Amino acid sequence: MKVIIEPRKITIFSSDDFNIGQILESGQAFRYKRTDFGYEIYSLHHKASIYCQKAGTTIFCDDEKYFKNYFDIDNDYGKIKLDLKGNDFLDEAIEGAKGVRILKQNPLETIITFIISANNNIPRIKKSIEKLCDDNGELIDGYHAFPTIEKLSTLSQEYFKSIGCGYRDKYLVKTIHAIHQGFPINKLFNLPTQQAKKLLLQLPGVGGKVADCILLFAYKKTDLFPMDTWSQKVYWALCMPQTDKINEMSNNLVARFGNLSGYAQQYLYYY
DNA sequence: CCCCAGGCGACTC
DNA sequence: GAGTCGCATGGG
Repeated sequence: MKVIIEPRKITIFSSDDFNIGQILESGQAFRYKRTDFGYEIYSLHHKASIYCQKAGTTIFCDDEKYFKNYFDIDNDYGKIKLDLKGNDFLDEAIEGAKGVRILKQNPLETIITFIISANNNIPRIKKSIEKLCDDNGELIDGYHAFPTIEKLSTLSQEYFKSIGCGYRDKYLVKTIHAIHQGFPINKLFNLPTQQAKKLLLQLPGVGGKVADCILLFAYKKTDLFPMDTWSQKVYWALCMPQTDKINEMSNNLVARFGNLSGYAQQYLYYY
């Protein structure tokens, strides 16, 4: 993938390994908007404007280093896709989702947004998060940052309900309190996947699925396979051992795909 | 009216 | 430890 990094600008020349629409619409991020030229993305306190053209994709942003990491630019997705080849259905999914990448998002933002995402629909998830930021995030150059943990810790259960979080309101208050009181969200980077997952499961509102998503989308752990209703439906097509238990399905998939499990899951999810 | 949504926690047994 | 069930709310 040919990429040029300049101050406040990243240029990605037309490539099979980068499709901004597929990246954003694969259910891993919620703070983005379509525009007539491409997309606008908000992440933590950063913003990027994405211009899509035939010759490639241009990213104008406030911090090119942040977004180089965010878009996982140094990772070779061509090799990942090659290594995943071998099953007809997965090959078909990869062909149809070849521009998907896994974003490297901020842990706090990912934890909060994926608690909101549980058993929820995407328009409503986006609306709640946008309101949360508009009401509580620092105003920077015409947009709002994701709120800091200090600001989040002042918000009430009633507030979270009022922005459409529903019954997840109490989970949010408790988890924010735990993080504010020192739950070590930054130490999880250095722990093995299953140890990090065990810690995340202590947070209210974080179950197996949400923990896997947080580990994959924020902590760069790829030896896991988040199981949702869609993944269960395609499990059979991957010629996997017969089982109807979600945990067993996930374990079988990780046994098969190893460190590429998270990528396989994301291609399949988009497809 | 129904069902579903990138499920979780509480409650059973 | 595994199997149910209620849950807020908006979209299709």
